[in-house]
Amino acid sequence: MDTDCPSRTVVEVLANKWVLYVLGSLREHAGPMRFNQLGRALPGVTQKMLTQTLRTLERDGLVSRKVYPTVPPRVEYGLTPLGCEAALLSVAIGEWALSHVGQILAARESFAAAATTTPEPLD
Amino acid sequence: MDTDCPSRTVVEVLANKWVLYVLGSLREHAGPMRFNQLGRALPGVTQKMLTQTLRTLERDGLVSRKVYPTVPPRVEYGLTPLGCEAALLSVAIGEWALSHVGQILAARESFAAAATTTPEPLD
DNA sequence: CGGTATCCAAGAAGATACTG
DNA sequence: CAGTATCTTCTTGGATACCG
Repeated sequence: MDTDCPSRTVVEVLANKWVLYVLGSLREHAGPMRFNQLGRALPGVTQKMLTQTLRTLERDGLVSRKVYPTVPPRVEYGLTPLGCEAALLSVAIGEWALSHVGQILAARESFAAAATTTPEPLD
Repeated sequence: MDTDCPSRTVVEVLANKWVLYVLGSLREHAGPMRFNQLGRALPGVTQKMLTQTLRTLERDGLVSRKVYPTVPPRVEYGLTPLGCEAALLSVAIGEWALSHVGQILAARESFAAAATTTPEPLD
């Protein structure tokens, strides 16, 4: 929990929904994916965010970027061994979320209910 | 990966550095912590972000908030059983980050080096 | 196809001051 | 102590246009 500890920068890269989704998609697909293919697999992502996320992952050595100099350019993104490990964390989070979403939605409802039954003391 | 899937909202709560750090701190401390105690344990957090993070975690049933109506107010935050599970994910991320930070920093350096050795084709 | 660049709106985050 | 309120700044994200 030290501010200087560089591992914090790693946590902060992973603490990002698009990073987790990209890693999850790449692992789920079990093979390299093209840019627009990833975009389609990630509902709601913009080109900009996707590019930015992929650059970060490439920079950190979690994702490899392979360009095929063909006439319609083809760029494939794949998990490196390191990224494959990180994707396991992503998958673990996804699975935990899926298996506990019921409890969490219930907690949200009772929290909202508690807030509305005690809105203000009334003047 | 469906946009409608509510488990996405759970992932997006966890995909947040302060959420991960708060869960990690509470688990590390192995017992409830007070507001300012948490603030001190989390270098760089602001009161606002800490309050906001704790509210989200309380809303989702991951953290419990107990108020002692004493003269100097005392508020203690602790992990619920659900939050304790989520904290395991947070710890896993932290440990993975710590054990791979070397590789990742090396990747960042070689990425930066590659960028500087091929800055522009030069006109 | 796979980006980059720019503009702009909206929201998240930070700093600061104040309150029960 | 444990917040809330306010203000400002930074980042996100969407839309659009254009390049290799």
